[in-house]
Amino acid sequence: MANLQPGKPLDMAAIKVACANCNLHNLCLPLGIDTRDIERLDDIINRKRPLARGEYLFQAGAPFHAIYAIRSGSVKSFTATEDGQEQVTGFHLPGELVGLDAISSDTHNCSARALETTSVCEIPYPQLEELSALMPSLQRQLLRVMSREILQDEHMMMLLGRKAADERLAAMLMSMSNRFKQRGFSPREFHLSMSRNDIGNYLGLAVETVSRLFTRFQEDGLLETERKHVRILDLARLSVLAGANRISPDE
Amino acid sequence: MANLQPGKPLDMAAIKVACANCNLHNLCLPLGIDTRDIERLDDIINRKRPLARGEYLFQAGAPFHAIYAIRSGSVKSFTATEDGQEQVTGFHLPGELVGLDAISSDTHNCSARALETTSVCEIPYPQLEELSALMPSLQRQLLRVMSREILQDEHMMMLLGRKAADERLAAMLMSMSNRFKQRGFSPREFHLSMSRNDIGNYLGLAVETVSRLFTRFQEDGLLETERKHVRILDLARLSVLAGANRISPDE
DNA sequence: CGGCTGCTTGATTACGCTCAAGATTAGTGG
DNA sequence: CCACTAATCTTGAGCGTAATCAAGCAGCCG
Repeated sequence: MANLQPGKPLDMAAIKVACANCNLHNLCLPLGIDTRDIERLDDIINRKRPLARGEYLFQAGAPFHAIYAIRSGSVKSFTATEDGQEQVTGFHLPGELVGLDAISSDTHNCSARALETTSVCEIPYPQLEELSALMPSLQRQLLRVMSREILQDEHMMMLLGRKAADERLAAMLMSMSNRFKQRGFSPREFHLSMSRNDIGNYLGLAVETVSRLFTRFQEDGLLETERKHVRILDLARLSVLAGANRISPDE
Repeated sequence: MANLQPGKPLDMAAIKVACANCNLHNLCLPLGIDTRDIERLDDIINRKRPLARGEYLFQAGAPFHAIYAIRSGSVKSFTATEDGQEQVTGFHLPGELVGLDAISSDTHNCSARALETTSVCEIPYPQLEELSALMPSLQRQLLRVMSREILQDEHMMMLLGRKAADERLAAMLMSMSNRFKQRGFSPREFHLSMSRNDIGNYLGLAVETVSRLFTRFQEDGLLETERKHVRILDLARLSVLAGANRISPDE
């Protein structure tokens, strides 16, 4: 909570909050690492100036030298398809790591762009690798984070392969809801920083479909939207819809 | 080549080929690790008796204690959706690792089943973790393998989100072709060990659609099939189709 | 040989895309 | 501060692709 008091003006000193004091340390890489070791991790991390909406964190094709932890704000990552159009591969909230897919190829395969004013921690990869060889707990956590990413991607594959449009949007909203809750925000009311276009792209749907679904969800009393602000009225039903129920109709 | 001579009867001694002599070592975990270190890796690996077609390597829900490298044969991994139906998440060929998504949760989230007679190396995870803390090159390779997995999953997400049915099947066939080629087999002629059902499930398509597509590809002179045997006649055109060309029609 | 499973083919339906237009919001400069 | 433009979002109509439903066919086992 120390580093993000709404009233205060943006203060570069405040931004340089150490991992140990960061309210995200139980989501991010430092999870499960003891206090002394966190300081060593802290030493290799660069806090960068906040990114404005639309700024790139990195671009596809750029040489890979660091992964990034979101500190505040949000980021979308996306690749370009062979024919030039973009494919959104993920939205990232505070505490999440971006750029893990670049490790294998030494080159960024996707681009990452700030969806709003966003601050990040840059973690130089060679040094992270080195440090994790010395700190088993860090190595362990790094592998776990990557494994979780694989798990999430598999989940996403299932969503794209088997689910209907309404189930996809419901699942995406539930994912957001859960992630906001984890971060101490309301799971029922939040701000979606990405455009409808991005949502559609991410979910493999046309923008029009996303728009229609939001209207329908609203008519069904599932939620209320005001532009990018979402208030979920019936979390239980949305959760069921997100699960999978093309056979068993709810009510 | 030493460990898999077709004429010879199955010999348990032959199965115990060390990593150093394994013809897959430049695809698998030992890649980039020097000879002495490979022996240490070798010591923790268990070669298990071959699995018969349909046998489980592990099942979802089981406690996680090892990852597996495919030595010969092939495996499909799959999760169960909330409503009980299965979702194939991948097909794995010799040299590939299975079970990486279980690291984060200490539990297998997906099941893995042999698609044909298959032999695997079991790599106990606690010992792998320990060893990779001592061997930077192993740690490095492990992280790379996981990163590559993430990259592939992203590629798959794009396929499921943006591509038409024919493009999906073409992409899947190209993936198989490339992987067979990497392993020293013909990229134009191979055996698909999985059923049409599994292919459809994996690609997010109905079985009927897969079947129709195989017929159409054959009519178009792209390939020939005889049950599970596939012969690609026009690799170039298949590759283009796999790419993305809903706009620019080829001929 | 009969029963089984997996594959193929056909007919019909429907979900979501495309195209098109209008509405609302945000961004910009006078 | 308001007008103007550009971008984003919403809504509608029609169409196309792939799913579903329904048989028939081929390979494989006891």
